[in-house]
Amino acid sequence: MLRFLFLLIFSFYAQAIELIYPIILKDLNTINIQDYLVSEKLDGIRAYWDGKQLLSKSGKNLNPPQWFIKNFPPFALDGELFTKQGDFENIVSIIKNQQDKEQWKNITYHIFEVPNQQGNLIERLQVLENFLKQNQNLPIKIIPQYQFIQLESLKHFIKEIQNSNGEGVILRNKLSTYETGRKPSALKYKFFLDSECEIIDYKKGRGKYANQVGSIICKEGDKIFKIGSGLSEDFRKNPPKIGTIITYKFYKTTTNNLPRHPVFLRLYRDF
DNA sequence: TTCCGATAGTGGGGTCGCAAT
DNA sequence: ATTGCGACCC
DNA sequence: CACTATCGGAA
Repeated sequence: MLRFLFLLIFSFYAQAIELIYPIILKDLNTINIQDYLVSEKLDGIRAYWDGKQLLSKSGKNLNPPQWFIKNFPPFALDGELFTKQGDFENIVSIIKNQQDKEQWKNITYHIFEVPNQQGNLIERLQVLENFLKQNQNLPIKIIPQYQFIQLESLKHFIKEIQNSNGEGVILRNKLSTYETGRKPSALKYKFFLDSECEIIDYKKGRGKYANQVGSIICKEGDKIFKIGSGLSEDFRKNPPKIGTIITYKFYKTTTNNLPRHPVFLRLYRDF
């Protein structure tokens, strides 16, 4: 009975999963690309199949409809719930909506890792490929992994993904096993753009930034949005005056045409 | 000595669900 | 019916 | 998600 209560409590307070988090790669020239396999980074929702449940990064049950996970493998999978490029907000809506689960028919579970298996990445993915041959018509796909010998070929591949409205690429260590490769085995390379906006106000910060700048309220044309990342401690204490033009970067635009993941870069200089 | 990796603590847009209005 | 907020996703 | 600021150990 005590054991039952113990399990009940711990199933209620879900814990974060031990996942491989890709490290941001800023410069392709700093690595040996022959050590890696490259794949498109799909902009969906990370999902970990533990053999019984589909869990989010923070360990929450994503509550897929029963038919979606029917005949899923008894072993673990790691991947992305995804529909198509540029559809992120709709994907979140589908997964979070607890009433209408029918839209899950548009979701595919794109796998980039098969945890707890022996061998290198290709060998681990092969385990799933063998399973899928015996169990067809599942909403599971293996994300293609490509090898590049020449940097120029990789850059061309990245350019194609960028042109097709992709989010970026992931580079995974070709040789490392699942256990030994947990540390720096995955790199991410994402696309972003620069632009300028006018500081029209500041929002106060919280915690250690109380009574300092929490974020910049910025205006660009008729768009107004906030920038709270990329600010130094000095900037937060001594911000420039209202009306200053700044340069910021962002990774995509939302359906409201606002910047996603906006980051302050520098004061604008009009040379 | 310098540099890398991990951690703590800030911040964004957008969605859902629920309480308050 | 609308608004605001926390807790998630990224 | 992106980032800044720290810190300790690796390089």
